[in-house]
Amino acid sequence: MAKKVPIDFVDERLNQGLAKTGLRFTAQRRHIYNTLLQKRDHPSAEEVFMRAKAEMPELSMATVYNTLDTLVKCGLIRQVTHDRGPTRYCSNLQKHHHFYCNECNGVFDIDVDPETGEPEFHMPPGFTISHWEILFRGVCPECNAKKNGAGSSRS
Amino acid sequence: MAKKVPIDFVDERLNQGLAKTGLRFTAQRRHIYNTLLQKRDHPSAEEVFMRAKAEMPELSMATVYNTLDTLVKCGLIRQVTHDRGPTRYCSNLQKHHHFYCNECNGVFDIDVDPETGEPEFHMPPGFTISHWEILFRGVCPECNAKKNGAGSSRS
DNA sequence: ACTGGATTTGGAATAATTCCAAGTCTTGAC
DNA sequence: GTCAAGACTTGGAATTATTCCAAATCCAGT
Ligand SMILES: [Mn+2]
Ligand SMILES: [Mn+2]
Ligand SMILES: [Zn+2]
Ligand SMILES: [Zn+2]
Repeated sequence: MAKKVPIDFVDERLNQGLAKTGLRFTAQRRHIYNTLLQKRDHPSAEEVFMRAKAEMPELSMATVYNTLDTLVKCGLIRQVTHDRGPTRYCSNLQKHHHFYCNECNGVFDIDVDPETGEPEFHMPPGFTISHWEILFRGVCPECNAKKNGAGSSRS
Repeated sequence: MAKKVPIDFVDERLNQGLAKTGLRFTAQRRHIYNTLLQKRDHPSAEEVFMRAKAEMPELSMATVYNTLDTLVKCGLIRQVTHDRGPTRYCSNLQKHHHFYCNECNGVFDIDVDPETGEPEFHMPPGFTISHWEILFRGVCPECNAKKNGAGSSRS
C-alpha cells in the first residue's frame, strides 16, 4: 500500500498548474492535491478533508474548499456534480466519462476507447445503463454576444 | 402570451404518470406540473415555488419539493444538476442533451438531430463549447451483483 | 357521515457551502 | 537581513438548499 503516485510527480504537476495562474505553491495545496492523487475515487470535500486532515491535523475545511476550487481553476482536477448532494472531485485527467450508480451513489470512470479515441468507449462489464446524456459546457450565444460586444481584452 | 400547453393535455399526462405509481391527482400537483410546462426553461425549486405561488398563494415550499420529487419519479420531468447550486428541473421530455453556460449559469436544451436520431445533434449557432462529457446513469456491477444474489422480488 | 391513509403545510433541523475578519506566511524591495 | 504588501490559512458565523416532522386537511371507499 505504498504511495502509488510519487511525490515528485505531484509537485511538478502542481507547480505547473499553479504557475499558469500565478498562485503560490503551499504545503496545504500540495498535501490536498497529493491526497486526491493517491486514491482516485470521487471524494466529496468532506471526504478529502478527513483524509487530508489525518496527516495534517491543523488543516481547515475552509482551506479544503479553497484549494479544491483552486485546483479546478488550474485544471488539475475536475468537479463532478451529477446529483443532489455534495460535489465530488475527480483527479483522473485522462479523457473519460462518468457513470453514476443509482443504488449506491457511486461515481465510476468510463474510459474512452483508446483505438477510436473519441465517443467510442468500453462499458466495463456489469454496468446496467438506464439513462445517458451528453453534457456540454461553455458559453451561450447571449453571453458570447455580450463578451464580443463589450470588446473587453480579457480571456 | 396565452397558455402554450392546453390544460387538458397537462391533466392527461399527469394522470397517466400518477396512475402508474398509484398516486393521487391533486390540485397542487396539477398546478405545479402545469407551471413547469408553461415555461420550459430550467427553473430551480425556488423559482418553481415563486411562479406557482403567484396563482396559488397557499402553496408551500415543502409541497413544491415533494411534488418535484414525485414528478421525477413518475418520469414526467427530469432533474438537472450539473453544477454546484440548486437543482434545476426540466419538463422537456423529448430526447435531448444539456448545455451549461459558465458565464450566466443558464441551462439550454440541445436537441438531437431528428435525421440521424442518436448521438448526432445540432449545436445551435452562437454556443462555444469548452468541454463535454457523457453522463451515464444506472446500476454498477457491485450493486447489480447484490440485487441478483439477494434475489429479492422487488423492482 | 365515517375512517384510514395520502397529502399538504409551516416551521424546525440538517447538510453543504460560502463568507469574513484576524492571524500567518512568503516574496520582493531595499 | 529587515520590512511591507499581498497571498494564504483558519475558525467560526452566516447563508443556501434541502430534508424532516408533526399537526391539520383532504379524499376515496364504505
Ligand atoms: Mn472521474
Ligand atoms: Mn432540458
Ligand atoms: Zn452501485
Ligand atoms: Zn450564458
